[in-house]
Amino acid sequence: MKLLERLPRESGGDYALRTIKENIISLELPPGSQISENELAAEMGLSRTPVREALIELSKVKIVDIQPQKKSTIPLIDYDMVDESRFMRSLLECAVVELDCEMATSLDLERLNENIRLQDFYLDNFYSGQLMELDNQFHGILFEIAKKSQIYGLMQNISIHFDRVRSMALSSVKNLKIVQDHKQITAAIARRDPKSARILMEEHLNRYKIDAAAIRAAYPQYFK
Amino acid sequence: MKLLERLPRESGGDYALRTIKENIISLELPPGSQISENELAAEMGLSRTPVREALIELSKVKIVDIQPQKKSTIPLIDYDMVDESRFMRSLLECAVVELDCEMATSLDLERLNENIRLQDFYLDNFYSGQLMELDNQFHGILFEIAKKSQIYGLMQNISIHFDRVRSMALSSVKNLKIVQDHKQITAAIARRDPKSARILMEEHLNRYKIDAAAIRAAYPQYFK
DNA sequence: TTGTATCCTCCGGTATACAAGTCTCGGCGC
DNA sequence: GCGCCGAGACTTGTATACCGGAGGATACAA
Repeated sequence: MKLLERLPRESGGDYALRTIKENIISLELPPGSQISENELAAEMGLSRTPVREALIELSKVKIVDIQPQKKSTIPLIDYDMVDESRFMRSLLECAVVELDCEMATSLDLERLNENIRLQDFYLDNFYSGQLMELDNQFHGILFEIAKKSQIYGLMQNISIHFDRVRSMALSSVKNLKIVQDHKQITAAIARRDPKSARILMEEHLNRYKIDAAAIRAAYPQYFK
Repeated sequence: MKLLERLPRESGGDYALRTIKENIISLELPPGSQISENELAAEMGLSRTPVREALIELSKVKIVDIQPQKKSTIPLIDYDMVDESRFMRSLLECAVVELDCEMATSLDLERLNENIRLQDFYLDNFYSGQLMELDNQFHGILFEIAKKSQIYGLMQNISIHFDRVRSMALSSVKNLKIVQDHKQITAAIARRDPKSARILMEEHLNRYKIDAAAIRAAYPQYFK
């Protein structure tokens, strides 16, 4: 497992959650693999307690499968679940981006543009991981503008199913399109055009759908 | 705190979660009150560990406020949060009820009708608590029909904010209207009429909004 | 009286020990 | 050889002990 840097004043439990989640998304902990509280704790230099807390939380959204008194595993990718999470994302994000068209201040727009500038930078330099982080931030900002941060947090929980597939899909061509989408969405918000914004967002989120078959063909062992 | 019956083979952690959640919704643990892992553990006859797990989960949706190294409290009702949770519910439930119009089988419709019959029964006998339970079940079935159970589970987490207000609002008059709504919604699904179904659902969920001012006036000490 | 420093207590965070369920594997009886 | 049974080596579930930080109470000094 790939260890992250422990943030200052971050509790062990939070650190464990962040680390494990990251490793699941990056497939460092591959679908279908067995995990153990003891092992993870040892690897991260913690005791079982905080690790256990993290696993319990992840099991709530079915991204970790705890079988009581037996074992815990990283579930195989269940495409129904991926689809369900995209359904939810699509609904919420489209509604939020419409709200943004009414609610965004010039300061908000500046934040979005700043984020996009960074995306351009990492795009040119092929930093795929950073790009995904910025992508998440971009969408997070959209929710903040609409004052729906709480929902974003919840949505992210289930989106992890989605993200795991995403991390198999990202290629530089894709990335280029994604950044272009972000630019267009921001532009639509800037000109207060909710109809376009919604349509752009819908298309944007659908980009990931198309790959499904290809990804499944490339990584059959990861799918249920 | 009001203790519940412990289900067979239910883990202590799950039991604690269920109990605490129930007591928050019923206002047995009133908004603003301080709680302590030790006290709760003692009351429920458990150790701190499972109680702690429950509190951590509840704190993720901000229905318990854990202040590290200090104390934990039941937060006052934040109306923005209630609104955010209704926003989310409204979006998801309206979309789901539309899907139901396509996807519901005759068996599904029978389940809904059976649920409604029970609602009628408890309505006549003034069992408010049971009615709320059935209300939740009704909406849960709608999500199941649309194969979106996972989303329902997540949505319920944030709906606690909503439910807590609901438990202050329920009166028999309200209940009557709610059951009527359910009947109409089911009818719309049965005749495959997504437009009506959506509108009915929207109105249904809006019923709770109207009371806001009245509730706030009646229980000012519970609000932020 | 007021300000301040220190101790003391309580809380949540973590580590660890123990309990209990499940599977494996090997021995034993048939 | 085949099948059953039990010990042991895992697993997760729970209880408990300890740690460190935050705040309040108290006592002393200005």
